[in-house]
Amino acid sequence: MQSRSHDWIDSTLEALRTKGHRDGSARRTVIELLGRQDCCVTAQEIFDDLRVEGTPVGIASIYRTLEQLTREGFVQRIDVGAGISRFEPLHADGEHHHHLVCDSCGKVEAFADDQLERALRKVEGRTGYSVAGHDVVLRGACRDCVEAQ
Amino acid sequence: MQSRSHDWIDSTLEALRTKGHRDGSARRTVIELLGRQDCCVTAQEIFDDLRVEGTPVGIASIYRTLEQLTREGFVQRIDVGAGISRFEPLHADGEHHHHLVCDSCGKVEAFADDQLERALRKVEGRTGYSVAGHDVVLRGACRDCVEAQ
DNA sequence: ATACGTGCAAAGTATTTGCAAACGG
DNA sequence: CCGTTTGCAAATACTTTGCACGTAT
Repeated sequence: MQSRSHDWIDSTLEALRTKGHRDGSARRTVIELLGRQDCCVTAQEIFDDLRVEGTPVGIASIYRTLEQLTREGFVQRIDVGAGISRFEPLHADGEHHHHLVCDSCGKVEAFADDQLERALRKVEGRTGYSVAGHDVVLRGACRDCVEAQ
Repeated sequence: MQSRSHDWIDSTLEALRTKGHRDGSARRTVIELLGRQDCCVTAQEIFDDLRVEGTPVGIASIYRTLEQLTREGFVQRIDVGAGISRFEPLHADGEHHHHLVCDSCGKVEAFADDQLERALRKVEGRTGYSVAGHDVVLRGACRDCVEAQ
């Protein structure tokens, strides 16, 4: 979805400007790369990809940008294990997905399910917490790894 | 549940013996502490608790035990963010819970919901993965932190 | 001009690993 | 005994921070 990516990139850049943040090249480059992702990425993947694209950004700026975007609600941090954080854009329309992780090859894929979302919303109302978000991770063996055995 | 804890401790020790592992004091001490937990704990918490109880175990042995128990299916690793892994016993009866995390004070609590489990099982069948397990984390502000604002 | 953003390198955490000594069977 | 388990310390992996310099406004 080309336009959806652009929406997120533009509205994020716009919102930061409105909040009084200056427009530096490192953060803009990271935001533009994030907007093009289909699923979650790690700080290191962002670092490597930008280097390959010829627009390298310091790893510290990547972490700082990710921390800021997460804190201000533009990005979601996702932990699928192994002490590595992953990040993905949080779309304003509330549409989101969850993750399937292959324990064998480490692959991470997205899935979405309305019934699951409904069940989650129902539980959230009964917790006593003011729930801001949720993560679901399904772990197992992907098709390729099952066949390879 | 006293007996449920004992069941897990005994069956885990027994299973390791059967698999030909020797019975060292560090691993046994960690397993006995894990069996007494109501919810997930970190490696550091185990280290500190055992030290207080007067049965200290080296941090390396704690990590090695947790890695082994996770790999062999006796323990589940849980990531609620912040780059710290948490661990809890995996009971044979399949009964399990999920986690509520307070973004403000860091507290972690457990919750369980049958409808959510059913929705998860349904999704799991449609993924193409051979799903071995799942984690659900709800993030937000706990009652205390909401009131404190 | 002035403060915010950036990059480098150093520091800080959490976790893993190498190795010699202790220990179980 | 012999090989596993353990504890310490060193190494590693990821992330954060201090600081000097660049840059947007």
